[in-house]
Amino acid sequence: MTTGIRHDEMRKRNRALVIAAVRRADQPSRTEIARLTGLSHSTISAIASDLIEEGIMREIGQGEAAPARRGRPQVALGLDPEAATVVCLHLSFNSLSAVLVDYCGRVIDTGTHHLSTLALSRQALLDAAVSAVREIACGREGFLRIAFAVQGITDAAGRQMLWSPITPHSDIAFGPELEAAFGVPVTVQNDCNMIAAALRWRNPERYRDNFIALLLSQGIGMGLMLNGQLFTGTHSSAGEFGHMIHRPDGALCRCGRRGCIEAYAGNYAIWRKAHGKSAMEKPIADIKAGEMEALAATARRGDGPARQAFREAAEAIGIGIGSLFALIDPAPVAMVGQGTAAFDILEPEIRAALAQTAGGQHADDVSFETWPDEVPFIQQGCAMTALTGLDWEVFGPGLRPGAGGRKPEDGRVVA
Amino acid sequence: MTTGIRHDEMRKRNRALVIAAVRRADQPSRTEIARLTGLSHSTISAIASDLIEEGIMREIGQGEAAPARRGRPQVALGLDPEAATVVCLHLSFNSLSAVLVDYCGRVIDTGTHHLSTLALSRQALLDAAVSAVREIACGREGFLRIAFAVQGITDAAGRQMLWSPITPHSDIAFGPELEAAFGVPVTVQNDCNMIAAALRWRNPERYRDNFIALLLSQGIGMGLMLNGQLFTGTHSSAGEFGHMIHRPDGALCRCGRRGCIEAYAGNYAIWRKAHGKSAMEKPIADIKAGEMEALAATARRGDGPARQAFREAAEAIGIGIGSLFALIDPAPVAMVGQGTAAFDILEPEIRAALAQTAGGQHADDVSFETWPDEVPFIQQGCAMTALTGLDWEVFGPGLRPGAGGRKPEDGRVVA
DNA sequence: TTCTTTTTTTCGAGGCTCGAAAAAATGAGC
DNA sequence: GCTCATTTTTTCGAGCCTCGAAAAAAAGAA
Repeated sequence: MTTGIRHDEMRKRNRALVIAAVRRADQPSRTEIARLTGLSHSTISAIASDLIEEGIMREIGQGEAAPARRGRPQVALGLDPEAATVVCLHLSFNSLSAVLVDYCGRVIDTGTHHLSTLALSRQALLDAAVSAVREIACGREGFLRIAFAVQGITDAAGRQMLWSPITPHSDIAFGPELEAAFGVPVTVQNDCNMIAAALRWRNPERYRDNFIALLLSQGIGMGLMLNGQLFTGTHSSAGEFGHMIHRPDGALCRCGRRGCIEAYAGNYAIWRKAHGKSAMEKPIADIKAGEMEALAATARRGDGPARQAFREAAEAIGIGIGSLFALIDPAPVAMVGQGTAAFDILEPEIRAALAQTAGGQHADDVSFETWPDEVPFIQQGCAMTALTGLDWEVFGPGLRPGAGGRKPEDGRVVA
Repeated sequence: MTTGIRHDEMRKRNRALVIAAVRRADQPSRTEIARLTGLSHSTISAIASDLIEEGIMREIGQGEAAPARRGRPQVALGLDPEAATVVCLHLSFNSLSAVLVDYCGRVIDTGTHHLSTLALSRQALLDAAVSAVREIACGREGFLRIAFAVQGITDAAGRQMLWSPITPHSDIAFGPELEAAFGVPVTVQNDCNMIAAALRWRNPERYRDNFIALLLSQGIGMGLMLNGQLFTGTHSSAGEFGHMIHRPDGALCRCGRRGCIEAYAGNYAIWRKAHGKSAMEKPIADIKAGEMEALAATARRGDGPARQAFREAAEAIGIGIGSLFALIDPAPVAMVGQGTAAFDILEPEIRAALAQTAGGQHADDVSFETWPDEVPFIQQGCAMTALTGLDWEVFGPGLRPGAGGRKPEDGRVVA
């Protein structure tokens, strides 16, 4: 907060706060909103009637579980699903999926396209994104946002994809391209960050201020929530857990460097090791889930190269988590993705490695949760990102006149 | 911002904002404050006259560099040095220093005590802190805060020291003890975090939102600024860069584990290696600066064990920075402390190691700044932490009546 | 039908920031 | 030395916003 608060801003923020409360809570009454926000009943009443009149919120009669108490019954409030729609895109290896979501977060329609991401030109990828949006939104009244999740590194501003294992091209400006095509704000974000956003949304009890989402699949991705905010770096989406160095001058990584965690724990690394190949052998782009499952089955049967491969993967992950914990303290970890299918093999070794690190002092206390399918998380993360963006940037401020206002100039105040 | 804004809060925050602007800028006029904060002249005028009346601010006549323009001359404003004083404590190996600072941040008095921290009992350490404060504040009107910097791990709440290499005792509750003794708020913080705070204060151009302060000395400490905020973990001060794993099952660290960065880059590690000792030999608590300087001189003369020791230290630091950059993106780095005396030897090797990592893609662009003496930074960081704490928590809110106000209850709104 | 209880709305009070205008304080020009 | 121009600071009324208290609304209980 480096800038002064003016009067209109107070209203805007309190409006946004009410919207956020309604989105979070399950059809709260005005009284409950007052309790959640700390604002007075009168204020909530005023803001609510504004929002209802503007078609952002609506009354939903008595809440389901009407407690049939005495007194005047509470009137449940909910966001108006027709207030807006948003489009979520998800680009991953050989696949591009689109989802249309209403203002309440309910899925209206979905569509998936298969394409050869490694072979497509830069322009073909951009075109594919545009036509996926066009197809899902076809004939429907205008959507207000696009949230685009990509498997790869994005820039911190959420404008483009900087690098991805799914295509040889870099710096693909999906943001500007889609904005030009549809005239709505677009955010481009790392898929793992969307997973983290979804986890927080689904289970704020467990995933609140500091937690880690690890995506175990061909590569190793991470979404990091610090102090309740998705962590991104100065330039990029950052959080490249998979490319922290596990063993200096170690195994060859997909990124071309050596010794990265991913070079031990990615699918290709496990496959390479289990098949007795050299650690310097060029990584394979895509190893099928079935093949990994077969390796896991072999490993479960007893010691051998497969078992050793998973052991090394677990060690890399465990030590990496330990180093991360040294930096940010132990925090809940969610493991997501196909790689979690072998988590029964990995877990003991991960814990053993973690226990050797400073961050893993209480390795037994660290709890892992696993989810084999990352796709629903990515989709929900995109949806909630786009919708809460609308809440705070569009419907909170509203479009009342006189919203100009001054901005403080350079040399901002540092607190 | 999970809670609604009420009217009085708006004033409080704008007041605090004005105070912050005056602290930041060099004796700004009301007009300049308006520009910096984005608030209107009328508001600044009103707030300024309040603050002056309350003895928090004062007019300082014309600013030094009076530009002698036409019009009514600006009236420079400054914080009233007599508005408050704060005490800064700094506990490190065998040393406890205290500084009394006025509300403008000027040092009023300093004092240093030598003590055998490794030998003292828990209570003796607590007593030493209390008497250091008593001595520095003796006879002077009451100070309003104590900021305590310790070499070691503190808890995230800033209440106590959890662990430190300077004493065998753990969980020493300096915060409660000092608060009980003096009845003022106390914050206990990691010394490296204070270094980071000071860097930001001294050079916000370079050290603004994301940067790293590394303390190279007996051990390796880090202060991490992320998104303009000092990073602390959920439980502890975190940021234990020195205990990230450099080589699994590697050299013995002071913390009892193996392969930590510190076990290669701390003074004891360099000394151990340079003297041809085993990497598993028990670390030495304190190696004198002169001895390290001698080792560096030997290393400068040519290849040999000393040179190799510095080389391994640099590699550990470089790869560690690379892993950190993979997580948070490249950021400015400040190296502080006695260990920087050998930075001429370390730098090329650090850059070489960094260049091999994913985070060090543009290793040549990364800039390092070195400062051999960490003490002034720690002191200034403490002072600014205590003073800005006063600004926002005491003088901003003020003590006008009716400040009660409601608080939102549980189930806070998640944005 | 009346009383009790709870939710929601209404209404006036009090605060805050803002813009415009006035006041203050100086240099420039003659 | 006086007046005018220029810039800073203060004053003042308008417009919002939130708040508390009271009123209104909407039910169950008796």
